[in-house]
Amino acid sequence: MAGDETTARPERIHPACPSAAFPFQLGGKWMGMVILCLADRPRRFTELREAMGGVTAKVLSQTLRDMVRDGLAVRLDFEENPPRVEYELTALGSSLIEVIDAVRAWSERHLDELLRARESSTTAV
Amino acid sequence: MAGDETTARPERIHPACPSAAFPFQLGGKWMGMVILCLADRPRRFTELREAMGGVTAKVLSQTLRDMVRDGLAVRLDFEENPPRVEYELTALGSSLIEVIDAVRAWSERHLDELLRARESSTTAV
DNA sequence: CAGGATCCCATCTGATACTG
DNA sequence: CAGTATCAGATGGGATCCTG
Repeated sequence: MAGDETTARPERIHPACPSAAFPFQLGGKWMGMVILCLADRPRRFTELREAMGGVTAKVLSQTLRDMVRDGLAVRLDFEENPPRVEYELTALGSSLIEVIDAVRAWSERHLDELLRARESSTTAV
Repeated sequence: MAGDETTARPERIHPACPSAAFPFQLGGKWMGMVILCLADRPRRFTELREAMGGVTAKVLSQTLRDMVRDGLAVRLDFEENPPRVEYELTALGSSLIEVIDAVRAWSERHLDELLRARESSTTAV
């Protein structure tokens, strides 16, 4: 996230991202990332899984159900076989992007300072 | 938080605050609230405890140690007897206030919509 | 493909008791 | 006053296996 100049390029979201260290969370470990992945267009379940790296099906499914319950996303079941389901942000869900961007802006400016402080603190002790 | 017009009035932060339902977290359950409590001036340990309602000494102490470790706050020990310790935000810690404000702004505009969606979803099921 | 069911583990939080 | 130590409970994330 920090260091990304685009708003929603899930291909660029991975565990090595420094903002993984940022003490910030929105509705569980993955919801923020899901919102960014869905920012530009609807995506399928497996598409989300692959874009987000390590998340298991169970956890992603739980995250998505929470988002649907809270009106942040809608679940589009095309009722095909094999199954085809897409998730899409609602207006409410999209409104969270600006909050996430505020965090990303903070990270770009200050996260390395936090990490340096943490490092010098642990080495000192 | 949501509904407060001031930035840092810890007296007005309590568990009944609707943003307690907001799926947003910064460094554990209490760190965001601590930052708001320290926004206007340094405060003593017990002063923080009382302003924040239910937090236990252990958890607040852990939160404050994390914040000091990450360079978000400094611990001022006056080495008196009885003990007197104050905590104060660093510039880095203060820089998080704008992030928190972004969340508060979101909450003021959208949180009730999320809560309504959640309610109608749980009653529907 | 899109999950659900189950189990396990780590972490977090709080309650309680104690201390310099 | 400002914590620490210890323990118990809840929660969350992940691994694995299974299914319509």
